[in-house]
Order: sequence, then C-alpha cells, then structure tokens
Amino acid sequence: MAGRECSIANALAVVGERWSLLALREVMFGERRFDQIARNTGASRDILAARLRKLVEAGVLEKRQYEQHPPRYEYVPTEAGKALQPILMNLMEWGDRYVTEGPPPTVWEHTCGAELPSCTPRRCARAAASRSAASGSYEWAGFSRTVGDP
Amino acid sequence: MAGRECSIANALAVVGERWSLLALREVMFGERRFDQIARNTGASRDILAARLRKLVEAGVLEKRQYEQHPPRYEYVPTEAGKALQPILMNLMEWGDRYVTEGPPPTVWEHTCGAELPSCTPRRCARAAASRSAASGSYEWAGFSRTVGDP
DNA sequence: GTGCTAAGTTGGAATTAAGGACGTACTAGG
DNA sequence: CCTAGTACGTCCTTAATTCCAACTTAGCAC
Repeated sequence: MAGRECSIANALAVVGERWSLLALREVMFGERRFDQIARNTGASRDILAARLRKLVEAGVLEKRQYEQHPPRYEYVPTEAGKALQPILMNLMEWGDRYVTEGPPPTVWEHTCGAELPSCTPRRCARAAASRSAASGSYEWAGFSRTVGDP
Repeated sequence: MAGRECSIANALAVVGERWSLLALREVMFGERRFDQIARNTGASRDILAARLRKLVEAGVLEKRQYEQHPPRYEYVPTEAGKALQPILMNLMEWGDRYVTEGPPPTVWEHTCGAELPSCTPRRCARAAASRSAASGSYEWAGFSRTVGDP
C-alpha cells in the first residue's frame, strides 16, 4: 500500500475511477443531466450517482437545480472541472492515434481556421465532423462543438 | 451499457483502470522493474502483473529481457507510451493545483531556465524540487528529472 | 387512471481488488 | 551445505466494488 506521494496519484484519486472521466466528458459535451450522462456513458445509474456525488464533493462539478417542482438538477463544471478539459482533449487525441481504428469519431478544429495543435489551452475550437448519430451543437468555455451529419 | 463511440472511452479502455496510469508514471520516472513499480505505486502484485500485461498487449509498454539467467524483464515505453507523457504531466499539474494540499511533491522546469507552461510537448525539462525521500536522477525522451533533497 | 420523464435508491448477483504466502531461479556469505 | 536476499511473478482467500433490474417520488399529458 501507500506508494509514492504524487499529484498524479492525487488527481487519479478524484477522477481516476471508472466512469468519472466519461461523466466529465459528457458534461464537457454539454450533456449535463443525469439521464443523458447515464445513456451516453453506459454507466450503471447507482455508480454514476456515486461518481457525480464524489466529483461534486471534490469541487470538480457543481450540482445546480434547474427546476423546483419536481426538483431537478444538472451538473456544471467548476473552474477545476474546466481545467480538466485539456486533459480530456489530449486523451482523445491519444485514443484517436493509438487506440481507435479508422477515422476519429470526433474532430475539433479552431473556428478561426487555424489547425489545432496538441497543446493546451485551446480556444476557438469547433467540432468539424463526427461519426456519432446524435445531432446538436454546444458551446462552452470558448469551445464550440457540433455533432451531426456533415 | 454501450455508450457513445469516442476516443476518450477507447483510451480509457487501455489506460483507465486503477494502477495503469500509476504504473506508467513509474516507467516515466525511470522505475522500470516489477518490484520497483509495485513498491512505488502500492498496487497488489497480481493486479500490477495483469495491468502491465495489458499495457504490453495494447502496445503502450514493451517487455524487455535484461538478464538471461534467471530471466528478468523490465518495462519500457513504446511510442504510444511516450505519447502519454504529456497527459500525465497535465494530470500532475491539475492535481497540484486542485487536489494536492501544500507545495507540489514534484516540480519540473526547463533546463534552459524558461518557465514550463501548461502545454505539450515539453522538451528540456528538469525536476527542480521534490518532497520525495528517494534520490536519483533520470533522463528520458528529452526530459530530465532529478529526485532528491535540495 | 395510465403512461411518460427525471433523478436517483435499493437489493442481490457477479466481478474485481487486496494482501500475503508460495514458487522458481540465481547470488552472496558463513 | 545452509541460510538470506533479490527478482518476478502466481495462487488463494477474503473484502470491496460494480452490474443490473426493479422500484420510488414527483410532476405532466392524455
């Protein structure tokens, strides 16, 4: 037990469990409600509830009530949550390059036309293509992403 | 089950399990042998063996024999493994900022004296300080890291 | 009343991890 | 020869987690 004292380990204690980063991905993609996150990640509802609670306790997400009767909540990223976005982007690029077979399921690019280097922070990004079936668009923290058929 | 088709999910299928990224951290820190990785991560030996096998199968690490009699192996990063380094660095920075209390356990800086922005790839980096008890130094893929008392 | 959506909770089965002992193979010391 | 120590795992038993489906609560629409 124990292991080296290290901020990587500390970070993983917060976001390193299964489904945590995928839940965060959904929030980043604009899906902020429990059922949407559950559907899009494929996580069990009980585990997802536990992960979201933990992320809220850790200050990565904030639970915000968007309806009084009946009470309904959505999850929005805090500053710490937003700071994880580059990590998710890098992870996606790594997955594109070394794991995913075929073309990347989602591609981001600058709305300004510049190419998107593997560097953070990124601003002015827009999803150019997606093999995902869902449609919609979303903007957050300087990012803009569109999902849909070309 | 199922969930969105996404390279983040694909990446996490390879490196998202508990201990995988910490094992990779050790390899990145220059600890490439089973016992060292086990000690420094705190993982159970059987689980660690399973993770390392998986990482080798996924092409992230390579198992290299460094001794014939008795056969002894060490784990070295492949190109895919090296490509994960920026992600670990970003995760460490995120942990430093939002999780770890007190000063960062490990600090990297450019050997050229320039400050180290939160951007990849990094070259010419050197660990300036560490609260870790262990001593030693290590260089890999343009990084140089020193662990020890100032 | 029936069905639908949303955001979870509950209970029981299945899976995974923890922790330590053990095996094998070699080296060093007495 | 006998004992220790190092290295790299595997095996076994117990403990903790996760999965899955069903259920709850609360309101709205028909």
